[in-house]
Amino acid sequence: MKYENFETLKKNSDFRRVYSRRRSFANKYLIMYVLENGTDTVRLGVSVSKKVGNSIVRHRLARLIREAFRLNSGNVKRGMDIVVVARDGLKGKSYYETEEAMIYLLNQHKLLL
RNA sequence: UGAGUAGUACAGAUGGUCGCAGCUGCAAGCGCCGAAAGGCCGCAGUUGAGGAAAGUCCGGGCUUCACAGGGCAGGAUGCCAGAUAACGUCUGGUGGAGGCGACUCCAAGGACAGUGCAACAGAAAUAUACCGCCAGAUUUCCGCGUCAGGCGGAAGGCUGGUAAGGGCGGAAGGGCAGUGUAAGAGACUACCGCGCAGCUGGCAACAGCUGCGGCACAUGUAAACCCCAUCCGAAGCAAGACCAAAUAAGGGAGCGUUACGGUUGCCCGCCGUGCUUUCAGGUAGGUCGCUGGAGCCUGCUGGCGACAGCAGGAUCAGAUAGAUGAUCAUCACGCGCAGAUGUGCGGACAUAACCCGGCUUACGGACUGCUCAUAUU
RNA sequence: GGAGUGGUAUCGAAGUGGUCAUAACGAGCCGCACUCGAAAUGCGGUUGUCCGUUCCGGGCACGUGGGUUCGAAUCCCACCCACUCCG
Repeated sequence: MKYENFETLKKNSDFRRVYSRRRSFANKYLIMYVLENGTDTVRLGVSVSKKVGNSIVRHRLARLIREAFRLNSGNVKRGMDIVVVARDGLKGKSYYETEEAMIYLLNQHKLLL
């Protein structure tokens, strides 16, 4: 998938590089890892564990996270790799609650312009 | 109205706005990414999950390998007939089981081919005599009686008969009634059951009738081995094909036709080729396969039916870390509150990954036929 | 996506049709001994859940639910969960 303002993380090694920096913030719904990637683009990786739910639930959560990021991506600092992990608490929550959690974590990382 | 039973279709709709993926059309520059193969960038139109997409339990198609052949294993199915590309599926029958009924369910070949197993209990488990019943001789005791022999009864062990009764067990050598007998026993008889033969009906499973066998081979287990009949080559789209690049989809050392690999699990046979040992670390690109199919809908014909044939019509998912989402409004549906209007909440299960036919499991409300019960007419 | 393996006390595991759950064996836990004290070692005991409940006795339990069998942890079928492998 290609979006106007950002790209996506694909490889397992990319995810591991971001995790290894351990720069993360979390709340009840999401965990966010961040790493500078040395470019001028933003790359998003979404991870939903199998423990959260079945395929329907996991796809739903991934789409909500992607949508929340997309609608705020214009304001995000460039040159970052961001991995967002969905937690169990996000299950059954609406778009607005997801977006609120996303913005809160982006602020914690001081990534919003 | 309630309870039940069989089945059918559906899986909210419409419209804005912002996004994602495929396809088609137009457009585009000596454009961008890349070592190359190849890919990307604009605009418009159009399309974009399911009945189970699930579990991966069966059956096919497709692909690669193996296809000279032989033997032994191994697996699956299992009443009969049919349907089908095929099936462990489906249809119609037969037999059995359950239900008042509509209707449902059944791994339903063979235990006279052979082998094994059957704990505990029980006397005995495929063969028996513990209690009991009966007979015989005998010992002791009692009674009667006698010149003597004897007669009757009781008890004990002994020998034999018995499978009716008791008891054990899931199962005890067909059942029940009678005759018979010392007591008994298919020893004999009727009926039922079983086996065999014949006839009738049916393609058949099987059913009905008649006769014969006195029952000897006859407990259960084949989801124990097995026998019989039928079927099965192996793996799977991460199959596989092509393209591109080589400091590495490997390197070093040693040995030399012994061996290794493939061929279904094994043996023979056959085919191919270097092989053995030791040792890292990281990288694995692109295109095709990829969706039009034993498919779907409607009608007619044949068939009880599964289904088949013919005619017409529609045909628009193909991602590759993986697209169908978000939000707003209106309407419809259900529930709650208020009660003409309104308002709030809610919509099950579950996401295609090469494609079909089934099975199984998860799950929402709606409708239709039929059955039973109750009430009313 | 596809191919496989396994579920038994708290843990690791044996048992593959009978009186087999005395749940072997090992670890763990508890107690005793040894020691100034501990560790190690040795000896003994305990194992889940429900019911009645003082000792103690009984039922249910081998992932779950059915079936075959007189009898199932074991054989058959369906489902659930965990783990491994693929180029």
